[in-house]
Amino acid sequence: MKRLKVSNNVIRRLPRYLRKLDELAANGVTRISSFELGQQLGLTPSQIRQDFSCFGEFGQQGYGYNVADLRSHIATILGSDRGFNAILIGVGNLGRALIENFSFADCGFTLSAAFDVNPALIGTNFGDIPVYSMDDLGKYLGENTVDVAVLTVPKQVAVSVAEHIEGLGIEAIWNFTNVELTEPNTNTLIENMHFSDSLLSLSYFVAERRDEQAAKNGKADKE
Amino acid sequence: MKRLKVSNNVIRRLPRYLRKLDELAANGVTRISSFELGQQLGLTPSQIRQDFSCFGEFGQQGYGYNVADLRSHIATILGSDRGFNAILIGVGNLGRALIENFSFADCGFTLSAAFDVNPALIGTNFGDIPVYSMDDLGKYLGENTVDVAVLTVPKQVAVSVAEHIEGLGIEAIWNFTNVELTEPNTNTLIENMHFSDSLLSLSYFVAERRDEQAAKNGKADKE
DNA sequence: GAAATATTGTTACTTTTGTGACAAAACGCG
DNA sequence: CGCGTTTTGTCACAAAAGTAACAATATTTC
Repeated sequence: MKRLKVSNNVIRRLPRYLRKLDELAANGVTRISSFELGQQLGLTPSQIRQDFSCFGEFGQQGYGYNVADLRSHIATILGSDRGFNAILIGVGNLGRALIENFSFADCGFTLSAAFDVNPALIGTNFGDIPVYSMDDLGKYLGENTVDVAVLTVPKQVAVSVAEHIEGLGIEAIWNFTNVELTEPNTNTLIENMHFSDSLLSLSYFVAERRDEQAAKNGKADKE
Repeated sequence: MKRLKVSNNVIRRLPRYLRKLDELAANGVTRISSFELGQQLGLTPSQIRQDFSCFGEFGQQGYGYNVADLRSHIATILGSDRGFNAILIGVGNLGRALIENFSFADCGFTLSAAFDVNPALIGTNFGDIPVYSMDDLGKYLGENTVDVAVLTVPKQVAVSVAEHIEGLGIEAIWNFTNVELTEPNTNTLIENMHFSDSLLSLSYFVAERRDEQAAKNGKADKE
């Protein structure tokens, strides 16, 4: 597959395309043009065609894109068919919510085990996911392939746990802690889910809108 | 405050600055230069100075930035001091995890109530957050100021619930459902926490790295 | 308190990202 | 089965984002 250096922005749009294509397929749509897709996603047809063209030629002139084909191409590009494995570290409320509610399978992942330090949790199961002791993590990694660690430990121990599991050979971390793990020296892949960053951004936009409305009202009052 | 059109990228960096400044303050650091801050965040000093300059002049030549001052400026820019209120809709595992573990206060928000349709939950409390019936949401909004709704309902009902609460006057949604809510026609502010998009991006980068390593090994084998 | 040093805010420039335009090609109607 | 229509992939251009450079100015040292 053609894969020259692809910009981050493009990669971040791929999952959205995938989601939309799933929706279209579920609604029985079998073909779609870049124009129509752009309408539905709020993007220009040009951008959509250019994004896809980073990875190959998936469309047909005069026809558009076959929804199922395109979906499958994008899933392949994203690695959904590689059977990646994940473990989860930190079985608190959020960890449990992820184990029980998040569909790892929909992203092509298998969640195989969870780890915690709390003796009350060790040996129990959530859904069909067993909880093991953190002390057994090294052994587990020796016996199982693990591609990604989902990090849902308390903030206070986030950095030390991250360093620990990096030392054990984990190459990618899906980070749910509110802590910056991106160390300059390591080459572990870090993908952050910073809840607070997201809420603060929203806060900015709400504040901005309120200011705009206030300005408009102030102006109206003076007239 | 100076606030010309500020790019999205800048706004998305602000929460990270805030986080780092909190950390610095906690470690007793009282002043910092754009150079040092850049080092710690993996950004160029230039970019940092330009980001801040969108909102005013917070630094001093020959000295740098006062950590506490800068922190407070950024918090103000993000609206953390406006006392925004939030409610949460959908008290499943994820909703509960947010109620019990996420610090809304750290983002300047007050979470005041949760809503659900499950009779078993209605009337109960999680932490000090009461769970009310969705039927009472309209009444609640009439009696209380609500700036943001946190949407943690099941995927299947996400769109209908979103439309419902928009109809009741909610202007901003923090969307945890795996569904695209950004409708072209509404002007509700939507901030997405798409877990699967994030994991799929990570999946891409893991796949990419594996391919690179495989290519390198393949090359080595042939030599 | 003067000189050397540090560091900002801004301007000009470079690079990256996104858009518009168009030739090439497949579709599908009649 | 040929002709008009549709729609792609790519190329050239425009806009946006990021970087480097520098004059201006405060700080710190001696």
